[in-house]
Amino acid sequence: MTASQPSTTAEELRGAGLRVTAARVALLDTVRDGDHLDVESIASGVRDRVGHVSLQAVYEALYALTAAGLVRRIEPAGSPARFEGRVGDNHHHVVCRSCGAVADVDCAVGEAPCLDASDDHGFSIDEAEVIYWGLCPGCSTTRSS
Amino acid sequence: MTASQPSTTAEELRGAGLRVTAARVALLDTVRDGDHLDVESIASGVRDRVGHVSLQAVYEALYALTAAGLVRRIEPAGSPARFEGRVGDNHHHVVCRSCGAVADVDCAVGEAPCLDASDDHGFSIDEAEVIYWGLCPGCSTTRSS
DNA sequence: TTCGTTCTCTTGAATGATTCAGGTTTATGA
DNA sequence: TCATAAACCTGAATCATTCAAGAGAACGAA
Repeated sequence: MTASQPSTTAEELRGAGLRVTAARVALLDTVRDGDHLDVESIASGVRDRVGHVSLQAVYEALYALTAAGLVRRIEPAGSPARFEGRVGDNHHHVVCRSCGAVADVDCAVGEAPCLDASDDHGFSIDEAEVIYWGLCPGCSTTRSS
Repeated sequence: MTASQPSTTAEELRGAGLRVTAARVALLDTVRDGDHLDVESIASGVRDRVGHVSLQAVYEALYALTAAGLVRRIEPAGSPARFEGRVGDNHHHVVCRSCGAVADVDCAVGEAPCLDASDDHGFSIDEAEVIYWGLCPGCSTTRSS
């Protein structure tokens, strides 16, 4: 085979200074295949792929991958943390007030911080996080019927 | 005394359909005097004014006052809930990544939802919550020195 | 003024997500 | 092949928040 593959999941981990373990490869794949999964769902996705993994290992791996910029953590008010594989494009989220469903929303402005604060109070701002709150299609029909 | 005062804290509570108790008057005053206080700080502020109040009473009162629109709850990722008395103007917040300090930022756009999602995925959106993340003046000098 | 209803407050316990502790295994570079 | 630090394990602790159920108090009606 060729000596250097373009960029497998394993190589991305190594490139980020992390060791390549079956669990972490499976975790990164799980997060990328999933849709804003919470920690429990990620753990069960990893277990489907590689067998037993402790919940703590999942927490530690998510911490490491988040720090490395390979996954992104979002935490809407009232929800446990969720993770997504889409990183680096500064997109935003819509969250359903009723069922907690999350969907991606492209940032219309561009790179972070995509908005300027009218008065930054001396803070050095690096990101503007936008969460659109509302009702998802399912919950809004349930509610009005 | 005059039979009708303009709008005391007590009357605001009554007007919102809530009973007027010393604890709730003190709580609303505490939140308004304070600056994005957490529940513990609110409880201790209330106790300074009226003596003993249980933490659960504070939680219940905050829930009721939030539902009535007299206070607003904010919950930046990684922080316990905080409450503020400034309501109805759809302003936003800057949060320090290092120490968690919160400051208000006026909304440059206007009423909620102040932003339109580029693709709302069928959600009916009523609010765009913006959190500017960065470092407060104190933390950014500490970090660079 | 008294009374009853319902809201508010109480103490005490439970929950759930996350983190800490300490020791063992394993990936990786020398 | 080995050493080392990263990754992983089990088990316990922490923190904010919520649940439960009974006691007390506000307030409108009689």
